[in-house]
Amino acid sequence: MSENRPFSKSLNMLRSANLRPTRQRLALTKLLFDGGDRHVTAEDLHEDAVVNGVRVSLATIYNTLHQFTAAGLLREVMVTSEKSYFDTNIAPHHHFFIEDAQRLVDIPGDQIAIANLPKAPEGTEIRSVDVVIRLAST
Amino acid sequence: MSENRPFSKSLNMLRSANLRPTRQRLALTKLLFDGGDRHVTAEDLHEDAVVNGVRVSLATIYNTLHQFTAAGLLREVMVTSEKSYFDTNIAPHHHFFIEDAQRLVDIPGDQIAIANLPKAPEGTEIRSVDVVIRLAST
DNA sequence: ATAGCTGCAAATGCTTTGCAAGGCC
DNA sequence: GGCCTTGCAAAGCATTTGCAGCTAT
Repeated sequence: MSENRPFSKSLNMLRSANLRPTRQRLALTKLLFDGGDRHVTAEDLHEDAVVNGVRVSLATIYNTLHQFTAAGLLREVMVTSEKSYFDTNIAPHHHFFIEDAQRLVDIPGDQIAIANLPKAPEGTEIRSVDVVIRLAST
Repeated sequence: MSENRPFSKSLNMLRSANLRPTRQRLALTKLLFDGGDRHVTAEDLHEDAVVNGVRVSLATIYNTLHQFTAAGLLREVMVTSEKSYFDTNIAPHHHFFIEDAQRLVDIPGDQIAIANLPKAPEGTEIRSVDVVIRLAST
């Protein structure tokens, strides 16, 4: 759409998250949120940046992913103890995890319903309900 | 019950899993499976062993946890990217994760039902369905 | 000007591995 | 005896941190 102002969307995201629109954050925002939902690891995003000529250190990638998560722009998904995955789709939904390829795929939020959701133990409240369906190729 | 043959149960578990009943494995089996369901990290189990006068190296703890998981005696639960948790309850069930205390609690298997379970994508099959309800103290 | 960011390299923390010594069958 | 296990220490990885230099406002 706005090919002439390619960073305006990213700019707005950062501003409303109260994060300074630095060169790195603008570029990463663009990589993350332009074009469909993504599930990236820090390493993924770093490579993506390098390939696209964006100079960012891995440390900044980690910082940025966590800042974005804290700001509600990203959501961290726990599926492996090896790496952290960050999901650009923050709407409530669940995941398929393709074990062979170590790849995450969204399941639309309304495609799963949980019956008999147990109530949280005394003194606690539910922060999130995460469903992961692990898949193996046949 | 069988106070006079305290290791017979552990012995049988190991034999049927085709694992040599070494001193370490017998002791760890006893620690893990005597008395209720447990959710342990490698470090937890190691401390538990040390406290109980069982001499085992951390490396052996890791090896053992993975061997037991491969043998179907344990199940690994993914909740944090920081540590791996192993669950002695291998029956189908789900979990509460108390974030403040970093503690896992079982939700009985029949206490949650999932409606509209999506079918696995072409060429894959469902290996497991894991529900984690994250809790925060109020 | 200055508070906030970034990059690098070093440090951390969990987990794995290599290999010699020891234990089960 | 032979093969599986163990233990230790070193290595491996993903992630975090400290700090000097840079940048947005």
